[in-house]
Amino acid sequence: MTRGDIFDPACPTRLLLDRVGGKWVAMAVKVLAEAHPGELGFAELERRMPGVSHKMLAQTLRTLAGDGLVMRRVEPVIPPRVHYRLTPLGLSLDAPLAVLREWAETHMAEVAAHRRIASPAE
Amino acid sequence: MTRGDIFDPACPTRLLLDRVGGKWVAMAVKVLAEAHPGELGFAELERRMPGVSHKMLAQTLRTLAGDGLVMRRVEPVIPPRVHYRLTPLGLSLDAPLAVLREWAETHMAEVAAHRRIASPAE
DNA sequence: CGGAATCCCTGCCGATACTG
DNA sequence: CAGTATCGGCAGGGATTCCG
Repeated sequence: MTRGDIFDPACPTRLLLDRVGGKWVAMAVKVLAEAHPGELGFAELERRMPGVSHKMLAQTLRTLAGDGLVMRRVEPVIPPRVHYRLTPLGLSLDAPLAVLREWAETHMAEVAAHRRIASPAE
Repeated sequence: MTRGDIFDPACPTRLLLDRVGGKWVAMAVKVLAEAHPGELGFAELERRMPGVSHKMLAQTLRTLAGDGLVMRRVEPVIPPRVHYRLTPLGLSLDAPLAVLREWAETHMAEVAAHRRIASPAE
């Protein structure tokens, strides 16, 4: 099966990129992976992800939890405290993302240089 | 530098995902990588990327060319024929994407299963 | 035939405000 | 403190049309 992947409407890579392409997903996975196997509270995550809005963090975590990539643990206290950690599945996703990070850090300057040549005036 | 990556506004990974996350970028890179070092005409690309619209293919290729990931060769004939091929830079991007594809093909079923459990009713 | 420009719609994401 | 609901701005991307 060489053409059964990206070309299907339900192509796995397409589906993955739709999720990982989200603005905060990659960052959340990285932060949680760095903390692994420890947990991080909501506020702690917010602190470690500068610029994320309250809403988007909650939404991102909810999606990731729904996908089985992160585990949610609720402490039934007042005020409520919720902790997040990567599942094994979520942790396994960090490797491919790390490869992507590595490529980006190595080559994005080159890409930026090309862009500058291609569109000098703007 | 451990925190200098995703957290910067100009974080390379963020920038990369903004591009690769585009609906047709990953597919185009894969198709061109499979054809490498051969070239593909516009029509040929359109054929190999089912579902892509005329406009989005042109736009995707223009962006990739502007980023220095693909090379454009125009045959000055009537009607005009344009051929595309990956640059070495673009070819190097295929490796990280291949890793992502591999992860997706291995684990996306698992992700889908979790989603089904998380939201059985819709 | 390749591609650029236009129109429109949809979904993401941010800000704000409210519940427990 | 954690989470949700609502609103609005904005960009991605699809269909169509016109130019070379």
